[in-house]
Amino acid sequence: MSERRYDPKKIEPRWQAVWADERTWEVANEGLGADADGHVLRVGLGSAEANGADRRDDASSYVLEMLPYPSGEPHIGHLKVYSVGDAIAHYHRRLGRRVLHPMGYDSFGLPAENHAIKTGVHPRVSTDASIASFQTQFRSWGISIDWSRELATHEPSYYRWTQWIFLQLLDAGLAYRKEAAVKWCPKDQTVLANEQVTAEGACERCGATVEVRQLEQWFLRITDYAERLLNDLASIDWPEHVKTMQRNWIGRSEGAEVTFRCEDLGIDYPVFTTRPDTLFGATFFVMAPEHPDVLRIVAGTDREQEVRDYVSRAITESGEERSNVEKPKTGVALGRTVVNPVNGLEIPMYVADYVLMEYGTGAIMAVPGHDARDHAFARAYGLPIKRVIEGAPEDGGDDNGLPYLGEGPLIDSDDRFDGLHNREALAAIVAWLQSEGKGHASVNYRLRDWLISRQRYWGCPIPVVYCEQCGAVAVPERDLPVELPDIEDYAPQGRSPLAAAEDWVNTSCPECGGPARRETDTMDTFVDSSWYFLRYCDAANDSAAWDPAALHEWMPVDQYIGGVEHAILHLMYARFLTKALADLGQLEVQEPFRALFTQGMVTKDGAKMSKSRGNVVSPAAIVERYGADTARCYILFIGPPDQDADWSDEGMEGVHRFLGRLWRLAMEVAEEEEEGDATTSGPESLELLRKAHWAIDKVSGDLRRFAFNTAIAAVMELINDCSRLREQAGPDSRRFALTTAASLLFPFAPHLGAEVYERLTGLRVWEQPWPVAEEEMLEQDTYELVCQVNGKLRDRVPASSQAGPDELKELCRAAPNVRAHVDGKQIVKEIVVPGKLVNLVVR
RNA sequence: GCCCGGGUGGACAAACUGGCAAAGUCGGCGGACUUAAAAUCCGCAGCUCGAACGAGCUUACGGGUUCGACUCCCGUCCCGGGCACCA
Repeated sequence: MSERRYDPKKIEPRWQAVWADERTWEVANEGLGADADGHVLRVGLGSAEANGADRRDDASSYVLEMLPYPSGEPHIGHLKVYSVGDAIAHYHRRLGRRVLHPMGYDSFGLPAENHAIKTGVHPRVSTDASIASFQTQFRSWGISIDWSRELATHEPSYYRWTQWIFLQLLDAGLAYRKEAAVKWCPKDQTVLANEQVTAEGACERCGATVEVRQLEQWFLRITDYAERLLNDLASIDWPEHVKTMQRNWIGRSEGAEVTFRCEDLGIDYPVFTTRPDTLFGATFFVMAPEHPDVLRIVAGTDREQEVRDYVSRAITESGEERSNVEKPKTGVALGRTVVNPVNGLEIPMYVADYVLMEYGTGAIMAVPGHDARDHAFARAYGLPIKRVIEGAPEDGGDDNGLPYLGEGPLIDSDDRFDGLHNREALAAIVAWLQSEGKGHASVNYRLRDWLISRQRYWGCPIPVVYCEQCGAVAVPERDLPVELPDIEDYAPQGRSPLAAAEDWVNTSCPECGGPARRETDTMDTFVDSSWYFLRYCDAANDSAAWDPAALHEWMPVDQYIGGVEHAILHLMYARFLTKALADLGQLEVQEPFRALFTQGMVTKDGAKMSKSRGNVVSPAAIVERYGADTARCYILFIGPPDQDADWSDEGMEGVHRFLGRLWRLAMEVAEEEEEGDATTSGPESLELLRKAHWAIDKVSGDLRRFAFNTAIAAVMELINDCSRLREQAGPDSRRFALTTAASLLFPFAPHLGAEVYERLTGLRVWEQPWPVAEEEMLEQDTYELVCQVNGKLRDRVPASSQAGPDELKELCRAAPNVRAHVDGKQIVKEIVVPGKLVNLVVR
């Protein structure tokens, strides 16, 4: 009788032990099409097409959730992403595919280091402890992971190959060093990527106001790939809004590069403009405060002090102030001029903080007649404003209706171009510039190169040494990994913590053998996580990052799943690295993730869960109390998984009750003697069988579109019918219905699904093919015909599925409540939707 | 300001392709079982009027297209996320 009670504590460990002992979810590489020597496969540089020509058919599938950052214990967001991914993995397996579903940890990073600074505990110790907790919980959730491929990015066996990849990029000219104005967090004493600075100019992590510093840094040339990163979005099955975000981030704009010459200094200054058609309206020239030439231009002149003051003020100004559009335009004249190449006019040079060093060339031609910012600046400094395109005055413009941002014919420009529509003039002017050698058509991107240097301890060491004789020298491959040394003090005191490890830093030059010092910066952890999906394919390989045959077998990832917060950075970096490695002949695909699903956040009481709010729901506590199947089903049932969802304890209890109902009904059937089909032919038996087939059809469709919430609801309906028809339906039909329910629920509640399925059939559900609904069981002989008059529902009558349009019209006209609304009126139109409704239009 | 989402009963939601608005779940109410409670099972339920048959209203708001709109188009408001002087 105790069997009648649903007890996840008994069921779940049993199956977890089976899956662990039998290594159920491990898949071996088959080494299809392996290049026997393990040599690199050369592939062309083709872009979008290349992905179509990749491996295999539907025989295998690579299902991957974004790897977790191991900090403390897993949270509800982890429960959600792995519940989604596991459901997909199980579904693919039961469609007959070999599924790769691995797990790893993005284990380098700031929180562990900050923890170390505070407590002195080595980051490795706290990270390993956290990983152990993730492992335990993932097993207790019953996630179907191939543990043989487990990896952690902080292990030398992994980061050795991160370093190897860096060397490949360095060799190919895709990694380079440059001094650049970088964002500096005075509290963390470290450089921040632009993306780590909030809109208010504060450090994303600690909130301190960000400053600017000049440092020599390593960059990766992601901008070389801007065009392909943009174009290849067309070849992947990603949510449209994620693609849009990526497109906007890349920020392609077409225009021209035009050279303005400073005769005094004999220097040419190129500018990028999207509006070469307005060149004749350029009345001044502005440089960004960070522009390296600004101070040179004024050196030794009477402008020098004023410019110096302005530049240092602008550079140290917080991002918040500087990025405020409402702020009045400020700037300082440089006391020199440049020549406008189209009309020979000498126009004054300024420095102003509204011009950005990171975009274009760090200098602009200013056209106050046709650009709002230039207009505001010209008004503030009394500079001439010239109209060169005719058009109606703009709202909010000055007395002359300027700035005018619309289109129209050119005026006051040049005989050759006046009168041309500005779009034609644009092309004509660019062509002329080109022929004169003063400019050319050009494309500019908002995307910037990827700064990967971090003055941090807990990261992957950059495998480079600096030799007095030879300069920066790559560490030879045979000397990898460059292992992270242990140190005493993790706090970055204006230099990398690694600089303190003197024994480690001092080394010899691999080229000349002379004294050399190691690079003490570590890599951005986004580098670690930009290739882990490749490593999974051949995780145990210790003679190479991977065997190309392994990548051939599994890449690209068929379904990638993760939070939308990674829509830009992580996904862009991973795409970039994939393309770069493909160009280097290391892999065959151009895109790492064929399909992407982004899941929404889980909130509690409408707010993001956080310790400070005290609204954190712990997965471990939930699993302990209700079992993993309840937790997993509830997180999927709560709503569409791509949307944010609010956690409710009561809602979860409802799901738990549902699983208990399924359990009890199944145990009842299991205890019955198996009998013949004497009682299965009754109408209720047939009804239940039909419902089961309906559920198969519904759940299958819902799984294909990630609608786990409605899939689970469909199984609930099936169980409700099992319960309702418990007395009337025959044992065979009930057995079929409950077996089906267990089978359909297995991807969401694997333990319960396996247990019930086994008790009812003696078989292992994951070895059974996904059920297929029988067509004839989905078809109904009759249905309720909806009868509308003027689009309003007036009646419902039973109709035969075979009935033709005329018959249906007749049925509708004859329906009692229809007649009440039609009598005395004229039917002007009859709309028939067979299988659904008839609409009579009356007057 | 720009870009991307979203707004449906008391709550979470469903309606996938323009065809019965509200499946399923929570909460609520009523009943069965019980000495009682819990658990479990059965039933009711958008709002208004009505004893009932039914009628009217209802998917943020205002228009439009259509025989028919939660769904498509135009405009407005509100909420969430991202970006922000990008030349």
